[in-house]
Amino acid sequence: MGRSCLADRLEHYVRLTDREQQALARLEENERPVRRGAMVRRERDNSTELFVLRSGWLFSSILLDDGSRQIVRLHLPGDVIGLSAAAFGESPEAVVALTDARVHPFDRGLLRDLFEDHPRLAAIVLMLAKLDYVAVVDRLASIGRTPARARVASLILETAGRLRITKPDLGRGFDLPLTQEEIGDATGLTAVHVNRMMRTLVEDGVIARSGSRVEILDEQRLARIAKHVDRYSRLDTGWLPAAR
Amino acid sequence: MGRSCLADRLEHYVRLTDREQQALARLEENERPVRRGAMVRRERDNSTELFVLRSGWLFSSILLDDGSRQIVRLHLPGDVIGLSAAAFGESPEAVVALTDARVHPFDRGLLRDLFEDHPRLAAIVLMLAKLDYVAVVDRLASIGRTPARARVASLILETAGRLRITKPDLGRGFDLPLTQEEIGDATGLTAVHVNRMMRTLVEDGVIARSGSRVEILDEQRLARIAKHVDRYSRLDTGWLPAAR
DNA sequence: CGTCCTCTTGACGGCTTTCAATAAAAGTGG
DNA sequence: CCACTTTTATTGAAAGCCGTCAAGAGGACG
Repeated sequence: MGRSCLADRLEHYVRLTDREQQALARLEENERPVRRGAMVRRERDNSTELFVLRSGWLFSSILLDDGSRQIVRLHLPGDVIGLSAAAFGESPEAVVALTDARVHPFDRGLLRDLFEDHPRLAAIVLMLAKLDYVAVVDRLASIGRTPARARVASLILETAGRLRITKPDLGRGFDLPLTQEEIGDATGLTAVHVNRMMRTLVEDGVIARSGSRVEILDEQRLARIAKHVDRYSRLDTGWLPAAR
Repeated sequence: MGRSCLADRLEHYVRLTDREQQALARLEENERPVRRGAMVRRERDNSTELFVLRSGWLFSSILLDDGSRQIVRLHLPGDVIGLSAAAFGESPEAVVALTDARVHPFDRGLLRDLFEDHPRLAAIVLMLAKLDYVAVVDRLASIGRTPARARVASLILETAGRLRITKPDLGRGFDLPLTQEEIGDATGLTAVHVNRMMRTLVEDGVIARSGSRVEILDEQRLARIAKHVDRYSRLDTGWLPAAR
């Protein structure tokens, strides 16, 4: 599969024309390795490049002046990163690598080309943006309105669900390459309390852990604990423009 | 000004062509009154209509199964509401009227037309979506990483800032048509604690209140308290496709 | 083999919630 | 316009969840 990984992802939703595939392939003509811990983009950075993530995990975060950090979103392979920076001319979020990764950077001029020549792909970009939006909204509800245990459960569940989209054979276990401090930054907790909450989840037999590996033992109960709002986030492609 | 209120808003960012203005006018051919407290859209509602808000305030919210609620976003005149529902074929959020309001409903087929015939307007729609995204991200950081007083301060500051976009002559005072319970649902707090925090803000001379009217007495201090991340969210229109 | 990072656990304190009661305001129907 | 009801605002006291501080253990990496 030397194909575009973005195309691979979009094929889950629509059947792409050859011309559309070619347009997407242009987004991935360049490739850049990124090392674990590297800051791919700083907050307020005025670089307007976008990325397609080919392999590895990144995250977007906001830094507050007192040094605390809010992790907003994890990025998995196939994600398009930096739409906000392209739209604002300045990045509202920092982007950091959780693991070694490879990204395909491309100029926002190519995004414009998509809007001009491929209305259907442009509409799909909007849908991807809205997927991110809904994910952040769910995290907001989790942090704003559920206790610590539910927030941790929710993060595990959401991540497992996203991994399953591309790897349906995931089984119940997966690697979660986040330190407990990072999990805390994503859930609005301290590392210490994340530790305690994960311990209770293990003690209750809901999950198992060894190192960074997480295994979901009782998904139904995990979902109840997380107060998980089950969206079958299937995109509705019924409104899309005709392909070109 | 019988003109499109969406066009009015977009003119702050770009100069619209006649053809673009006509396309936008089509979105506002219908009008519907909404009464205070009315639920314009239920969660999981499979209506895919969109709205332009002409007058009044609405909010989007998520309901959790234990009855608690997270208010995600306030909607002010000129906002486009329901893009997510259009993209997913089902609304991820409930939409409720805070005040009596008027909305312009339109079919998502018109959104498709925008993508096909007006690439620049389509790109602007993406930018508007990203504006919402960044607003929710900021709220996320506020709720996840700041104490109660900062969250309340942040909500007041953000709302004042948004109102000033359309009414630069706002002065320091404005009407905030939210109950303290609703402020709590927006900031992840209880109504009781919202009350206490607002009282400290009043006692410290940062704001004044009477009824639902809020007056900002010391904006700099309010911003410090809120740990406000100052984004001059000017949109960068440099990448947009040519107008048609 | 030493250093640094991460994980783990306990004790304590503080911020926020919960519970409760009253006052004030807004909405309703006569 | 006035009683009546319902909603909203306000305040105190007590309890609980989570953060802070501290110390030690285990691992990764040079």
